[in-house]
Amino acid sequence: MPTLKDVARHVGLSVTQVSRALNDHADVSAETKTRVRQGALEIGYRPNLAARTLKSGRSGSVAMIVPGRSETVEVELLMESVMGLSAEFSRRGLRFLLHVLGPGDDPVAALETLVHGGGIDGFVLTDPVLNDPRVASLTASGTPFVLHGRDRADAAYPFVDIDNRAVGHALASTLTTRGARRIALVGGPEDRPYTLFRREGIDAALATAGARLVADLPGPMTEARGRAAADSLPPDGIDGVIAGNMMLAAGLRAALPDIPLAVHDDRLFAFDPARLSGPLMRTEAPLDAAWAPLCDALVQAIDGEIPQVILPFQTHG
Amino acid sequence: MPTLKDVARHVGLSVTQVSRALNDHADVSAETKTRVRQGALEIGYRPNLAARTLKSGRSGSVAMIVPGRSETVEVELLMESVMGLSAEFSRRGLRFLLHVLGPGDDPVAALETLVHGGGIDGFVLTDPVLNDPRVASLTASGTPFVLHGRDRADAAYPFVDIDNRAVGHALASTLTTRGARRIALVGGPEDRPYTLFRREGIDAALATAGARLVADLPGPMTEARGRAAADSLPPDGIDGVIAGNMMLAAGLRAALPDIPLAVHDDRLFAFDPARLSGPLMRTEAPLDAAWAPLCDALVQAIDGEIPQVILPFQTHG
DNA sequence: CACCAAGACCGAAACGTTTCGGAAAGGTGA
DNA sequence: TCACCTTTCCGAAACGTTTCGGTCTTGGTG
Repeated sequence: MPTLKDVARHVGLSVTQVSRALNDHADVSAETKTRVRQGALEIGYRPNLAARTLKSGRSGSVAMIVPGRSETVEVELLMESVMGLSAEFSRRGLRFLLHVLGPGDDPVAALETLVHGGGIDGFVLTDPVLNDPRVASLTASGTPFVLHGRDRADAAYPFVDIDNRAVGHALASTLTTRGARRIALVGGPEDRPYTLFRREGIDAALATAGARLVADLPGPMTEARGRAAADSLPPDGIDGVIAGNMMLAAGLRAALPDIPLAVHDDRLFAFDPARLSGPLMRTEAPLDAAWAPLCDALVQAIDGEIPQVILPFQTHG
Repeated sequence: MPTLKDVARHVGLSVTQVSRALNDHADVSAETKTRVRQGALEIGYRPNLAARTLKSGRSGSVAMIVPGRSETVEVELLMESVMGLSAEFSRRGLRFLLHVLGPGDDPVAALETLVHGGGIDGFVLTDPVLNDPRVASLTASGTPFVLHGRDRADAAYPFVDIDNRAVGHALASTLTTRGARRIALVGGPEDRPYTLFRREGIDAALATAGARLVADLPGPMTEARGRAAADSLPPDGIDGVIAGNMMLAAGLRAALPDIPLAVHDDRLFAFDPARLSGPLMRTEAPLDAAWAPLCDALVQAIDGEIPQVILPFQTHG
């Protein structure tokens, strides 16, 4: 494997000049640059990533840490993001490192090992909890990262997210403008910030309209739970239901054929909204629209910026 | 980010001894070793991978290239392997690089770019086709790799696989020993070596027993296709069916409630065999038993060996 | 003609680790 | 006493790159 030294000998220059030529520095004559590049090509020079990383601190690799299989993890979402992100990073010539945690592993410890080990320029964080410890750790160590979502309302770090407060507001408003006053919410997991933010938007919209939230049932977003939730709703006088995603909505609709349904659609599952009968309003923000912005944001974060991207959502019905 | 030098200063030793202590070399007293390890822990030392790589020539990273989402890809399987392998490599302190191909990308080109760029010690290859071009490329460049499966009968490279010929033989034999003579095969994708190998085993077993294969329907292994295949079987006198996996078997059983079924179970889907009524025999080889052996095999391959692992399967019923 | 800036180049140090070739201290046998 | 181990330690070099600070030309300027 030829090194800079070999190239230098081959073109009759110093290692310094060869390095500077290949990196397109200013104080190398144009003629020398082409000569060096030509020579490097001739002997098949490939820069040694480890040496470059050791010296410069930049490796061209980014990483993501994901939990292993477990009850509480939505594997579909995980895989969708891994595939989407990896593809986008590959397209940009960056290397994508995937670290899957074992059953008892601490995400923060894994993060710190990877950070100090070097060779990783930045991290993609997904699925935050409130005041996420990973955010704290990376912020403390000054490591670039981008978060898919937000772990608090006043985030000061790079993130890509939708406006979940606005989503909640929109969902609640579509129900109240159609006359609903006693509304049930069957939302997502309790400890997720987006559940909280949507709830805030819902509360605001309901207060404005003089409507009431008569039930709030957070939990996992499966069709089965949608059906179960429908059964445990107070039987009297609910005139609108807000669902966290389409799977929940499908379950709810099966049990409550005629009730007005407002639902957020992340398009995670290939689920045709037309399959749902009855009155339906939905906000739509495809999750897979986030991968490219996330990559761009991470690149910017590595360059020292603090990109904060709010992706749009659409309303239907 | 403390370095070896910091640890050395902290415990009052030389960098050399600290390095040797942490790497468990012989000429360090046991007492010193514990003292050093303690000190390293105290100041939060983490080895710098880039430096280690530069010195040793080993990066501690392995890579896997997977196709992106498409019709022909079994996402469940892909996801299962990515998660399983990544977790196993993480456990061994190796870094797992995932490269997801874009729609039109050539796997071999991606492979060669990664190999040429350096910084990757070895590759995991999965889902081979016959005479897989990736195998040819890596063999030609002398890059270590391990294949999950085999791309030909006389493989001379590192692999982890089951004996699919024996699987086919076992499946066919269980049917013939129960008197079946006119047997249909609803197998896996036509271009997959394991489909071919199983077919060979089936043919051998049937020849010995004087039985006949009256239908051979290769194709994707879904429940829907199982049902469809049942309809297109010759209507007269089939007394046994061999299915490529449990999903196919489920589809077949729905259409043919009483026929003896022999099926290979890779446990890819959490599918309880008890759910299938009627006469059922199966060979069982859980796919997720392969991840750890694959990792071990790749490590050995990187060390210059040629591990060839045949994982066992069980027969039930 | 002295001076200086600009252009092109180079030596050497540094990044953090591993490892080679010793060296000091203490024990052993003669 | 001496030579000769063993045990435990250490200095320094090396891996391949980037970059700081310099040197040597050249040509223009007053």
